[in-house]
Amino acid sequence: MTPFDWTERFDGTAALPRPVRDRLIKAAHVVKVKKGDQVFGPLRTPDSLIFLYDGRIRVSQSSDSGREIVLYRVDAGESCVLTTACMLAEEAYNAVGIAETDATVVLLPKSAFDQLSAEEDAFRKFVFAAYSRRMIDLLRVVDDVAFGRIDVRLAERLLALGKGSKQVRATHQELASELGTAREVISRVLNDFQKRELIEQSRGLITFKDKVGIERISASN
Amino acid sequence: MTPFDWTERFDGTAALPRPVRDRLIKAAHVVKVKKGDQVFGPLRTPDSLIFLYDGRIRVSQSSDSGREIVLYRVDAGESCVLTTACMLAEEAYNAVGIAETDATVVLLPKSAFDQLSAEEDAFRKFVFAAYSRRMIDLLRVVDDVAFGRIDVRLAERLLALGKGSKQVRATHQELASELGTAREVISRVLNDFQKRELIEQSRGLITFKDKVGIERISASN
DNA sequence: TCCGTTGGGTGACATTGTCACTGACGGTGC
DNA sequence: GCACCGTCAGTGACAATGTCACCCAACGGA
Repeated sequence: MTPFDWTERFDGTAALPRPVRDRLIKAAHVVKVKKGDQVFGPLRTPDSLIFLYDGRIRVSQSSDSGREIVLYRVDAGESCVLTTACMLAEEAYNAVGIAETDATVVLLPKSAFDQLSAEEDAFRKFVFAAYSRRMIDLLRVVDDVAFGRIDVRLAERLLALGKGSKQVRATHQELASELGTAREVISRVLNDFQKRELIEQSRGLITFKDKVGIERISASN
Repeated sequence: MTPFDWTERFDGTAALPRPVRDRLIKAAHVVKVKKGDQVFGPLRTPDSLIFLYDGRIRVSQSSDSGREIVLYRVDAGESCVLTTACMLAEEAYNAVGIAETDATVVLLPKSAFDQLSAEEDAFRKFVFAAYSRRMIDLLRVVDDVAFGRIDVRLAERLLALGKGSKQVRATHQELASELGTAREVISRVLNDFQKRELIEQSRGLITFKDKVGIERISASN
Protein backbone atom coordinates (compact mmCIF):
# COMPACT_ATOMS: atom_id res chain seq x y z
CA MET A 1 0.00 0.00 0.00
CA THR A 2 2.24 2.81 -1.20
CA PRO A 3 0.87 6.08 0.16
CA PHE A 4 -0.60 8.26 -2.52
CA ASP A 5 -1.06 11.97 -2.58
CA TRP A 6 -4.67 12.66 -1.79
CA THR A 7 -3.86 16.12 -0.50
CA GLU A 8 -4.14 17.77 -3.88
CA ARG A 9 -7.78 16.84 -4.00
CA PHE A 10 -9.02 19.10 -1.23
CA ASP A 11 -9.20 22.86 -1.04
CA GLY A 12 -8.00 22.74 2.52
CA THR A 13 -4.90 20.69 1.84
CA ALA A 14 -3.86 21.44 -1.73
CA ALA A 15 -2.65 24.87 -0.70
CA LEU A 16 -0.42 23.58 2.06
CA PRO A 17 3.35 23.52 1.76
CA ARG A 18 4.88 20.25 0.63
CA PRO A 19 6.35 19.16 3.98
CA VAL A 20 3.04 19.63 5.75
CA ARG A 21 1.31 17.58 3.12
CA ASP A 22 3.81 14.80 3.50
CA ARG A 23 3.27 14.80 7.21
CA LEU A 24 -0.45 14.62 6.60
CA ILE A 25 -0.15 11.69 4.29
CA LYS A 26 1.75 9.86 6.97
CA ALA A 27 -0.79 10.68 9.67
CA ALA A 28 -3.92 9.77 7.77
CA HIS A 29 -5.46 6.44 6.94
CA VAL A 30 -6.83 5.78 3.50
CA VAL A 31 -9.74 3.40 3.42
CA LYS A 32 -11.62 2.04 0.46
CA VAL A 33 -15.27 1.26 1.04
CA LYS A 34 -17.77 -0.49 -1.15
CA LYS A 35 -21.09 0.87 -2.30
CA GLY A 36 -23.57 0.35 0.48
CA ASP A 37 -21.01 0.20 3.27
CA GLN A 38 -21.58 2.23 6.38
CA VAL A 39 -18.80 4.79 6.59
CA PHE A 40 -19.79 6.03 10.00
CA GLY A 41 -22.70 5.65 12.35
CA PRO A 42 -23.71 4.95 15.92
CA LEU A 43 -21.69 1.77 15.86
CA ARG A 44 -18.75 3.16 13.97
CA THR A 45 -17.84 6.52 15.37
CA PRO A 46 -14.42 7.42 14.10
CA ASP A 47 -12.55 9.97 16.15
CA SER A 48 -11.35 11.38 12.89
CA LEU A 49 -12.15 14.01 10.36
CA ILE A 50 -13.46 12.35 7.21
CA PHE A 51 -12.24 13.45 3.79
CA LEU A 52 -13.92 11.93 0.79
CA TYR A 53 -11.35 11.39 -1.89
CA ASP A 54 -13.75 9.93 -4.35
CA GLY A 55 -17.22 8.53 -4.48
CA ARG A 56 -20.26 9.85 -2.69
CA ILE A 57 -21.60 9.46 0.82
CA ARG A 58 -25.20 9.88 1.85
CA VAL A 59 -25.73 11.09 5.38
CA SER A 60 -29.09 10.31 6.85
CA GLN A 61 -30.79 10.24 10.17
CA SER A 62 -33.02 7.42 11.26
CA SER A 63 -35.81 7.30 13.78
CA ASP A 64 -36.54 4.64 16.32
CA SER A 65 -39.58 3.66 14.32
CA GLY A 66 -37.44 2.78 11.33
CA ARG A 67 -38.10 5.79 9.19
CA GLU A 68 -35.17 7.65 7.74
CA ILE A 69 -34.36 11.04 6.23
CA VAL A 70 -31.43 12.14 4.12
CA LEU A 71 -29.64 15.12 5.62
CA TYR A 72 -27.15 15.80 2.86
CA ARG A 73 -24.64 14.20 0.55
CA VAL A 74 -20.88 14.43 0.70
CA ASP A 75 -19.21 14.58 -2.69
CA ALA A 76 -15.65 13.88 -3.66
CA GLY A 77 -13.34 16.65 -2.48
CA GLU A 78 -15.53 17.50 0.48
CA SER A 79 -15.22 16.57 4.10
CA CYS A 80 -17.84 15.41 6.53
CA VAL A 81 -17.63 17.38 9.73
CA LEU A 82 -20.64 15.81 11.36
CA THR A 83 -18.64 13.12 13.06
CA THR A 84 -16.23 15.67 14.47
CA ALA A 85 -19.18 17.72 15.64
CA CYS A 86 -20.68 14.81 17.48
CA MET A 87 -17.31 13.87 18.83
CA LEU A 88 -16.77 17.32 20.26
CA ALA A 89 -20.23 17.58 21.67
CA GLU A 90 -19.95 14.08 23.06
CA GLU A 91 -23.60 13.50 22.40
CA ALA A 92 -25.46 10.53 21.17
CA TYR A 93 -26.68 10.91 17.64
CA ASN A 94 -28.25 8.68 15.11
CA ALA A 95 -26.86 9.93 11.86
CA VAL A 96 -25.39 7.40 9.50
CA GLY A 97 -23.05 7.79 6.55
CA ILE A 98 -23.57 5.30 3.76
CA ALA A 99 -21.38 5.02 0.68
CA GLU A 100 -23.58 5.53 -2.35
CA THR A 101 -20.80 4.42 -4.63
CA ASP A 102 -17.53 2.67 -4.07
CA ALA A 103 -15.52 5.34 -2.34
CA THR A 104 -12.11 6.26 -1.06
CA VAL A 105 -12.12 7.82 2.36
CA VAL A 106 -9.26 9.58 4.09
CA LEU A 107 -9.39 9.53 7.87
CA LEU A 108 -7.44 12.23 9.64
CA PRO A 109 -6.99 11.54 13.36
CA LYS A 110 -8.09 14.17 15.81
CA SER A 111 -4.57 15.03 16.90
CA ALA A 112 -3.49 15.82 13.36
CA PHE A 113 -6.70 17.71 12.84
CA ASP A 114 -6.05 19.84 15.90
CA GLN A 115 -2.51 20.61 14.95
CA LEU A 116 -3.37 21.41 11.38
CA SER A 117 -6.24 23.70 12.20
CA ALA A 118 -3.94 25.51 14.60
CA GLU A 119 -1.11 25.99 12.16
CA GLU A 120 -2.58 26.30 8.73
CA ASP A 121 -4.92 29.06 7.67
CA ALA A 122 -6.05 27.33 4.53
CA PHE A 123 -6.95 24.18 6.38
CA ARG A 124 -8.83 26.01 9.09
CA LYS A 125 -10.80 27.98 6.54
CA PHE A 126 -11.67 24.76 4.80
CA VAL A 127 -12.98 23.23 7.99
CA PHE A 128 -15.00 26.27 8.90
CA ALA A 129 -16.45 26.33 5.42
CA ALA A 130 -17.36 22.67 5.73
CA TYR A 131 -19.17 23.30 8.99
CA SER A 132 -20.98 26.25 7.49
CA ARG A 133 -22.06 24.37 4.45
CA ARG A 134 -23.53 21.54 6.50
CA MET A 135 -25.24 23.94 8.80
CA ILE A 136 -26.94 25.54 5.83
CA ASP A 137 -27.86 22.10 4.54
CA LEU A 138 -29.49 21.28 7.85
CA LEU A 139 -31.37 24.57 7.91
CA ARG A 140 -32.73 23.64 4.54
CA VAL A 141 -33.82 20.22 5.75
CA VAL A 142 -35.60 21.76 8.72
CA ASP A 143 -37.35 24.22 6.45
CA ASP A 144 -38.46 21.48 4.06
CA VAL A 145 -39.67 19.09 6.69
CA ALA A 146 -41.41 21.66 8.84
CA PHE A 147 -43.02 23.75 6.14
CA GLY A 148 -42.82 21.98 2.80
CA ARG A 149 -45.45 19.97 0.96
CA ILE A 150 -44.34 16.50 0.04
CA ASP A 151 -45.39 16.69 -3.60
CA VAL A 152 -43.16 19.73 -3.99
CA ARG A 153 -40.33 18.09 -2.08
CA LEU A 154 -40.63 14.90 -4.08
CA ALA A 155 -40.60 16.77 -7.38
CA GLU A 156 -37.49 18.62 -6.27
CA ARG A 157 -35.77 15.47 -5.16
CA LEU A 158 -36.61 13.60 -8.35
CA LEU A 159 -35.02 16.35 -10.38
CA ALA A 160 -31.97 16.38 -8.13
CA LEU A 161 -31.56 12.64 -8.26
CA GLY A 162 -32.16 12.63 -12.01
CA LYS A 163 -29.32 15.13 -12.51
CA GLY A 164 -30.50 16.17 -15.94
CA SER A 165 -31.18 12.64 -17.09
CA LYS A 166 -34.61 11.48 -18.18
CA GLN A 167 -34.79 8.75 -15.59
CA VAL A 168 -34.41 8.19 -11.89
CA ARG A 169 -33.53 4.76 -10.62
CA ALA A 170 -35.03 4.48 -7.16
CA THR A 171 -37.65 2.49 -5.34
CA HIS A 172 -40.53 4.15 -3.60
CA GLN A 173 -39.00 3.10 -0.30
CA GLU A 174 -35.74 4.82 -1.17
CA LEU A 175 -37.54 8.00 -2.10
CA ALA A 176 -39.46 7.83 1.16
CA SER A 177 -36.15 7.61 3.02
CA GLU A 178 -34.89 10.63 1.12
CA LEU A 179 -37.73 12.77 2.39
CA GLY A 180 -38.33 11.19 5.76
CA THR A 181 -41.79 9.95 4.97
CA ALA A 182 -43.49 6.59 4.39
CA ARG A 183 -43.46 4.49 1.25
CA GLU A 184 -47.23 4.66 0.88
CA VAL A 185 -47.10 8.42 0.75
CA ILE A 186 -44.56 8.33 -2.05
CA SER A 187 -46.62 5.76 -3.92
CA ARG A 188 -49.66 7.98 -3.74
CA VAL A 189 -47.88 11.08 -4.92
CA LEU A 190 -46.13 9.26 -7.74
CA ASN A 191 -49.42 7.76 -8.86
CA ASP A 192 -50.84 11.24 -8.90
CA PHE A 193 -47.89 12.43 -11.00
CA GLN A 194 -48.46 9.50 -13.31
CA LYS A 195 -52.18 10.24 -13.71
CA ARG A 196 -51.22 13.77 -14.65
CA GLU A 197 -48.85 12.33 -17.25
CA LEU A 198 -45.81 13.92 -15.67
CA ILE A 199 -43.93 10.65 -15.26
CA GLU A 200 -44.00 6.98 -16.11
CA GLN A 201 -43.22 4.27 -13.64
CA SER A 202 -41.84 0.82 -13.71
CA ARG A 203 -40.26 -1.28 -11.01
CA GLY A 204 -37.48 0.74 -9.42
CA LEU A 205 -37.48 3.27 -12.23
CA ILE A 206 -39.19 6.59 -12.83
CA THR A 207 -39.13 8.25 -16.23
CA PHE A 208 -39.89 11.91 -16.78
CA LYS A 209 -42.58 12.51 -19.37
CA ASP A 210 -43.16 16.17 -18.70
CA LYS A 211 -40.12 17.51 -16.95
CA VAL A 212 -41.34 21.06 -17.20
CA GLY A 213 -44.43 20.05 -15.28
CA ILE A 214 -42.30 18.51 -12.55
CA GLU A 215 -40.15 21.62 -12.44
CA ARG A 216 -43.23 23.74 -12.08
CA ILE A 217 -44.34 21.69 -9.10
CA SER A 218 -40.91 21.78 -7.53
CA ALA A 219 -40.79 25.55 -7.89
CA SER A 220 -44.13 26.13 -6.16
CA ASN A 221 -42.69 26.39 -2.69
CA MET B 1 -19.02 54.13 27.50
CA THR B 2 -16.03 52.79 29.37
CA PRO B 3 -15.11 49.40 27.92
CA PHE B 4 -15.78 46.60 30.34
CA ASP B 5 -14.21 43.20 30.50
CA TRP B 6 -16.63 40.76 28.97
CA THR B 7 -13.84 38.32 28.13
CA GLU B 8 -13.97 36.55 31.47
CA ARG B 9 -17.47 35.44 30.69
CA PHE B 10 -16.68 33.05 27.84
CA ASP B 11 -14.82 29.78 27.85
CA GLY B 12 -13.08 30.76 24.66
CA THR B 13 -11.78 34.06 25.91
CA ALA B 14 -11.34 33.72 29.67
CA ALA B 15 -8.32 31.50 29.15
CA LEU B 16 -6.55 33.98 26.91
CA PRO B 17 -3.54 35.98 28.06
CA ARG B 18 -4.26 39.50 29.28
CA PRO B 19 -2.84 41.41 26.29
CA VAL B 20 -4.92 39.38 23.87
CA ARG B 21 -8.01 40.04 25.89
CA ASP B 22 -7.32 43.75 25.92
CA ARG B 23 -6.93 43.69 22.16
CA LEU B 24 -10.22 41.86 21.91
CA ILE B 25 -12.04 44.35 24.04
CA LYS B 26 -10.82 47.10 21.73
CA ALA B 27 -11.86 45.24 18.59
CA ALA B 28 -15.34 44.24 19.67
CA HIS B 29 -18.53 46.23 19.91
CA VAL B 30 -20.79 45.83 22.88
CA VAL B 31 -24.45 46.33 22.15
CA LYS B 32 -27.38 46.31 24.50
CA VAL B 33 -30.65 45.11 23.07
CA LYS B 34 -34.13 45.13 24.51
CA LYS B 35 -36.39 42.16 24.96
CA GLY B 36 -38.08 41.46 21.65
CA ASP B 37 -35.42 43.13 19.52
CA GLN B 38 -34.11 41.34 16.49
CA VAL B 39 -30.43 40.63 17.08
CA PHE B 40 -29.83 39.29 13.62
CA GLY B 41 -31.88 38.24 10.64
CA PRO B 42 -32.29 38.53 6.90
CA LEU B 43 -32.28 42.30 7.22
CA ARG B 44 -29.57 42.54 9.84
CA THR B 45 -26.75 40.23 8.89
CA PRO B 46 -23.74 41.18 10.94
CA ASP B 47 -20.40 40.12 9.56
CA SER B 48 -19.44 39.34 13.10
CA LEU B 49 -19.30 36.52 15.55
CA ILE B 50 -21.94 37.03 18.20
CA PHE B 51 -21.16 36.51 21.86
CA LEU B 52 -24.00 36.70 24.28
CA TYR B 53 -22.78 38.34 27.45
CA ASP B 54 -26.07 38.17 29.20
CA GLY B 55 -29.70 37.52 28.45
CA ARG B 56 -31.09 34.94 26.10
CA ILE B 57 -31.60 34.80 22.36
CA ARG B 58 -34.10 32.63 20.57
CA VAL B 59 -33.10 31.57 17.08
CA SER B 60 -35.94 30.55 14.84
CA GLN B 61 -36.62 29.95 11.22
CA SER B 62 -39.70 31.24 9.47
CA SER B 63 -41.49 30.05 6.40
CA ASP B 64 -42.92 32.10 3.60
CA SER B 65 -46.39 31.18 4.78
CA GLY B 66 -45.75 32.87 8.11
CA ARG B 67 -45.17 29.83 10.23
CA GLU B 68 -42.12 29.68 12.43
CA ILE B 69 -40.03 27.14 14.29
CA VAL B 70 -37.51 27.61 17.07
CA LEU B 71 -34.14 26.11 16.20
CA TYR B 72 -32.37 26.66 19.50
CA ARG B 73 -31.66 29.17 22.20
CA VAL B 74 -28.44 30.96 22.96
CA ASP B 75 -27.75 31.47 26.63
CA ALA B 76 -25.41 33.87 28.35
CA GLY B 77 -21.80 32.79 27.90
CA GLU B 78 -22.47 31.13 24.57
CA SER B 79 -21.87 32.33 21.08
CA CYS B 80 -24.08 32.08 18.04
CA VAL B 81 -22.15 30.76 15.11
CA LEU B 82 -25.07 30.61 12.75
CA THR B 83 -24.46 34.06 11.36
CA THR B 84 -20.82 33.26 10.71
CA ALA B 85 -21.90 30.05 9.01
CA CYS B 86 -24.23 31.87 6.72
CA MET B 87 -21.64 34.52 6.11
CA LEU B 88 -19.09 31.96 5.05
CA ALA B 89 -21.47 30.03 2.89
CA GLU B 90 -22.79 33.23 1.39
CA GLU B 91 -26.22 31.74 1.18
CA ALA B 92 -29.60 33.19 1.76
CA TYR B 93 -31.20 32.01 4.96
CA ASN B 94 -34.23 32.93 6.90
CA ALA B 95 -33.16 32.37 10.45
CA VAL B 96 -33.82 35.14 12.92
CA GLY B 97 -32.37 35.84 16.34
CA ILE B 98 -34.74 37.50 18.79
CA ALA B 99 -33.78 38.67 22.25
CA GLU B 100 -36.00 36.89 24.73
CA THR B 101 -34.81 39.13 27.51
CA ASP B 102 -32.92 42.36 27.60
CA ALA B 103 -29.47 41.28 26.55
CA THR B 104 -25.90 42.36 26.14
CA VAL B 105 -24.31 41.26 22.91
CA VAL B 106 -20.65 41.38 22.00
CA LEU B 107 -19.93 41.59 18.30
CA LEU B 108 -16.52 40.45 17.19
CA PRO B 109 -15.66 41.52 13.64
CA LYS B 110 -14.62 38.86 11.19
CA SER B 111 -11.04 40.05 10.98
CA ALA B 112 -10.55 39.69 14.72
CA PHE B 113 -12.32 36.38 14.62
CA ASP B 114 -9.97 35.10 11.93
CA GLN B 115 -6.89 36.24 13.72
CA LEU B 116 -7.96 34.88 17.03
CA SER B 117 -8.95 31.49 15.73
CA ALA B 118 -5.56 31.32 14.06
CA GLU B 119 -3.55 32.23 17.10
CA GLU B 120 -5.37 30.97 20.12
CA ASP B 121 -6.08 27.34 20.79
CA ALA B 122 -8.63 28.00 23.47
CA PHE B 123 -10.60 30.32 21.26
CA ARG B 124 -10.55 27.96 18.32
CA LYS B 125 -11.73 25.08 20.45
CA PHE B 126 -14.52 27.26 21.75
CA VAL B 127 -15.66 28.09 18.25
CA PHE B 128 -15.54 24.50 17.09
CA ALA B 129 -17.48 23.46 20.15
CA ALA B 130 -20.06 26.12 19.40
CA TYR B 131 -20.47 24.87 15.86
CA SER B 132 -20.78 21.33 17.09
CA ARG B 133 -23.33 22.13 19.68
CA ARG B 134 -25.55 23.92 17.18
CA MET B 135 -25.18 21.13 14.70
CA ILE B 136 -26.41 18.69 17.31
CA ASP B 137 -29.26 21.04 18.13
CA LEU B 138 -30.27 21.11 14.49
CA LEU B 139 -30.10 17.33 14.23
CA ARG B 140 -32.45 17.18 17.14
CA VAL B 141 -34.87 19.59 15.49
CA VAL B 142 -34.85 17.55 12.30
CA ASP B 143 -35.52 14.40 14.26
CA ASP B 144 -38.39 15.98 16.17
CA VAL B 145 -40.05 17.56 13.18
CA ALA B 146 -39.63 14.60 10.88
CA PHE B 147 -40.46 11.80 13.27
CA GLY B 148 -41.98 13.19 16.42
CA ARG B 149 -45.62 13.41 17.46
CA ILE B 150 -46.74 16.86 18.39
CA ASP B 151 -48.30 15.90 21.70
CA VAL B 152 -44.97 14.48 22.78
CA ARG B 153 -43.08 17.48 21.47
CA LEU B 154 -45.46 19.89 23.13
CA ALA B 155 -45.20 18.10 26.47
CA GLU B 156 -41.43 18.25 26.22
CA ARG B 157 -41.43 21.89 25.34
CA LEU B 158 -43.81 22.84 28.10
CA LEU B 159 -41.53 21.21 30.62
CA ALA B 160 -38.50 22.92 29.13
CA LEU B 161 -40.18 26.32 29.11
CA GLY B 162 -41.50 25.77 32.61
CA LYS B 163 -38.01 25.08 33.91
CA GLY B 164 -39.20 23.36 37.03
CA SER B 165 -41.86 25.92 37.77
CA LYS B 166 -45.54 25.03 37.96
CA GLN B 167 -46.55 27.42 35.24
CA VAL B 168 -45.69 28.35 31.70
CA ARG B 169 -46.48 31.79 30.43
CA ALA B 170 -47.08 31.47 26.71
CA THR B 171 -49.89 31.91 24.24
CA HIS B 172 -50.96 29.09 21.99
CA GLN B 173 -49.51 30.98 19.07
CA GLU B 174 -46.13 31.21 20.76
CA LEU B 175 -46.13 27.50 21.47
CA ALA B 176 -47.04 26.84 17.84
CA SER B 177 -44.04 28.90 16.79
CA GLU B 178 -41.85 26.87 19.11
CA LEU B 179 -42.75 23.65 17.38
CA GLY B 180 -43.30 24.88 13.85
CA THR B 181 -46.98 24.09 13.77
CA ALA B 182 -50.26 25.99 13.74
CA ARG B 183 -52.05 27.55 16.64
CA GLU B 184 -55.15 25.40 16.16
CA VAL B 185 -53.07 22.28 16.56
CA ILE B 186 -51.69 23.51 19.86
CA SER B 187 -55.16 24.47 21.03
CA ARG B 188 -56.42 20.96 20.30
CA VAL B 189 -53.58 19.23 22.07
CA LEU B 190 -53.77 21.53 25.09
CA ASN B 191 -57.50 20.97 25.33
CA ASP B 192 -56.82 17.28 25.27
CA PHE B 193 -54.27 17.70 28.06
CA GLN B 194 -56.81 19.71 29.98
CA LYS B 195 -59.54 17.10 29.57
CA ARG B 196 -57.13 14.55 30.93
CA GLU B 197 -56.53 16.85 33.90
CA LEU B 198 -52.83 17.22 33.14
CA ILE B 199 -52.95 21.01 32.96
CA GLU B 200 -55.13 24.02 33.55
CA GLN B 201 -55.36 26.90 31.14
CA SER B 202 -56.06 30.54 31.30
CA ARG B 203 -55.27 33.34 28.92
CA GLY B 204 -51.58 33.17 28.11
CA LEU B 205 -50.88 30.85 31.00
CA ILE B 206 -50.64 27.11 31.42
CA THR B 207 -50.50 25.51 34.83
CA PHE B 208 -49.32 21.98 35.45
CA LYS B 209 -51.81 19.88 37.39
CA ASP B 210 -50.18 16.51 36.85
CA LYS B 211 -46.59 17.10 35.93
CA VAL B 212 -45.78 13.42 36.13
CA GLY B 213 -48.41 12.77 33.49
CA ILE B 214 -46.85 15.38 31.23
CA GLU B 215 -43.43 13.91 31.82
CA ARG B 216 -44.75 10.49 30.91
CA ILE B 217 -46.06 11.85 27.62
CA SER B 218 -42.84 13.69 26.88
CA ALA B 219 -40.87 10.53 27.50
CA SER B 220 -42.88 8.40 25.11
CA ASN B 221 -40.80 9.17 22.10
C1' DT C 1 -40.86 -24.51 -12.93
C1' DC C 2 -41.54 -23.29 -8.17
C1' DC C 3 -40.87 -20.27 -4.59
C1' DG C 4 -39.15 -16.67 -1.70
C1' DT C 5 -38.00 -11.89 -1.82
C1' DT C 6 -38.80 -7.39 -3.10
C1' DG C 7 -41.49 -3.62 -4.98
C1' DG C 8 -45.68 -1.63 -5.29
C1' DG C 9 -51.16 -0.84 -4.70
C1' DT C 10 -55.05 -0.02 -1.77
C1' DG C 11 -58.63 1.05 1.69
C1' DA C 12 -59.55 2.36 6.30
C1' DC C 13 -58.33 5.06 9.70
C1' DA C 14 -55.41 8.38 12.78
C1' DT C 15 -52.91 12.51 13.04
C1' DT C 16 -51.78 16.93 11.63
C1' DG C 17 -52.49 21.22 8.92
C1' DT C 18 -55.66 24.76 6.86
C1' DC C 19 -59.55 27.75 6.56
C1' DA C 20 -63.23 30.43 8.07
C1' DC C 21 -65.52 31.90 11.51
C1' DT C 22 -66.98 32.68 16.45
C1' DG C 23 -66.81 34.33 20.97
C1' DA C 24 -64.25 35.41 25.22
C1' DC C 25 -61.16 38.22 27.76
C1' DG C 26 -58.63 42.32 29.08
C1' DG C 27 -57.56 46.85 28.32
C1' DT C 28 -58.98 51.84 27.31
C1' DG C 29 -61.77 55.78 27.19
C1' DC C 30 -66.09 57.62 28.46
C1' DG D 1 -70.67 51.36 35.38
C1' DC D 2 -70.52 50.76 29.75
C1' DA D 3 -68.91 50.64 24.81
C1' DC D 4 -65.12 49.69 21.92
C1' DC D 5 -61.15 47.20 20.33
C1' DG D 6 -57.33 44.18 19.87
C1' DT D 7 -55.54 39.81 21.28
C1' DC D 8 -56.36 35.12 22.48
C1' DA D 9 -58.66 30.93 22.16
C1' DG D 10 -62.45 27.45 20.48
C1' DT D 11 -64.60 24.98 16.75
C1' DG D 12 -66.22 22.38 12.67
C1' DA D 13 -65.25 21.05 8.12
C1' DC D 14 -62.07 19.66 5.22
C1' DA D 15 -57.29 18.62 3.09
C1' DA D 16 -52.82 16.58 3.52
C1' DT D 17 -49.99 13.29 5.49
C1' DG D 18 -48.87 9.14 8.27
C1' DT D 19 -50.06 4.36 9.83
C1' DC D 20 -51.73 -0.23 9.47
C1' DA D 21 -52.99 -4.40 7.37
C1' DC D 22 -53.14 -6.77 3.68
C1' DC D 23 -52.92 -7.75 -1.23
C1' DC D 24 -50.70 -8.87 -5.64
C1' DA D 25 -47.10 -8.61 -9.30
C1' DA D 26 -42.41 -8.85 -10.79
C1' DC D 27 -38.00 -10.67 -10.37
C1' DG D 28 -34.35 -13.87 -9.34
C1' DG D 29 -32.54 -17.85 -7.82
C1' DA D 30 -32.79 -23.09 -6.78
